[in-house]
Amino acid sequence: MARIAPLASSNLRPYGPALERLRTVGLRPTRQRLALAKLLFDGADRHITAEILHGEALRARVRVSLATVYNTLHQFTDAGLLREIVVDSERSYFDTNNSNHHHLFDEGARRLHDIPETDVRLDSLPPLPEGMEVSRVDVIVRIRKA
Amino acid sequence: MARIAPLASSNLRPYGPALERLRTVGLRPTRQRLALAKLLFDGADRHITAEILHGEALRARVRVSLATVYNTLHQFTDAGLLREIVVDSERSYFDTNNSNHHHLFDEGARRLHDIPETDVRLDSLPPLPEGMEVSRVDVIVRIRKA
DNA sequence: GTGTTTGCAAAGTGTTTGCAATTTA
DNA sequence: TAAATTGCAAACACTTTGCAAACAC
Repeated sequence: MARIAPLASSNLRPYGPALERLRTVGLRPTRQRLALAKLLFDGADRHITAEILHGEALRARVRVSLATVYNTLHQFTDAGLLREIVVDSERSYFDTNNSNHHHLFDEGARRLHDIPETDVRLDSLPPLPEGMEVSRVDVIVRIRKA
Repeated sequence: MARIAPLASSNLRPYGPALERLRTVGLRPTRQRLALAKLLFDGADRHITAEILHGEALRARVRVSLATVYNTLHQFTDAGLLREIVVDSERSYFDTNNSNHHHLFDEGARRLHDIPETDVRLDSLPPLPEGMEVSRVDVIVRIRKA
């Protein structure tokens, strides 16, 4: 039986960030997950939808189904690699920057941009119901053509 | 042909808030819109989904379809009577309080609560792209069981 | 080998739409 | 009566799921 070349070796620095990331969170580095991680994390922070990521993967000659893209985005989110940003009732956005920060949302172009956390100050919070804690504070500045 | 009693007269103070509101924004006061407006605006501020409002209408013996509830919520939103709050990718919430304020979102119960605007201070904004303006700033404090 | 992951297509969910029938003004 | 509104069911867009085939370890 023929020996198969190691997974996507031509595309991937050995132990590059994508592979490391998957190892770290305990997700098997399958061809699809590696390719998606590479698209997501190699380079600047990104705000992406499943549809867009799927398109990029296909363009990069990575055979992956949209269903797998959705599943992968959720696995990455559960693993803490991504953060889901709820700004648009039509579709889900995922942010590769999971440090604390906020967002600018262009309502026309439906595009997200980061705002440093330090640009926003929360003075106080109303009393939380008994036994509840803050899981996250999202600030969304919605912008549109003047 | 029998004379029909005036619209929902038994349920409605003449020129009550619901009717007035519809008149003000130029929406015909149909039976359905009046009933929905009454459910929405008589009483305290509310955060509601189409499904819930539809349920309440049926329980109040108002015959109205879910499609009409959706359409009406959007008409009310376009007219400035409601504000749509995007917090949950699964469903849309509408807020009867359209003054400036922010929200607490209970991720477990999927329930929204108001936060006074004064509890939040935005120090600065990043430079907006040329020709863009802020349409709205949403602050969402997500809470969960501790 | 064994358990995990994938792809596909089918099902699911919330929401919108087309159009005839009804209602409002 | 003319124009707006409604209800229904069908269509929609996005997302999830069931299961057999493919793959990682």
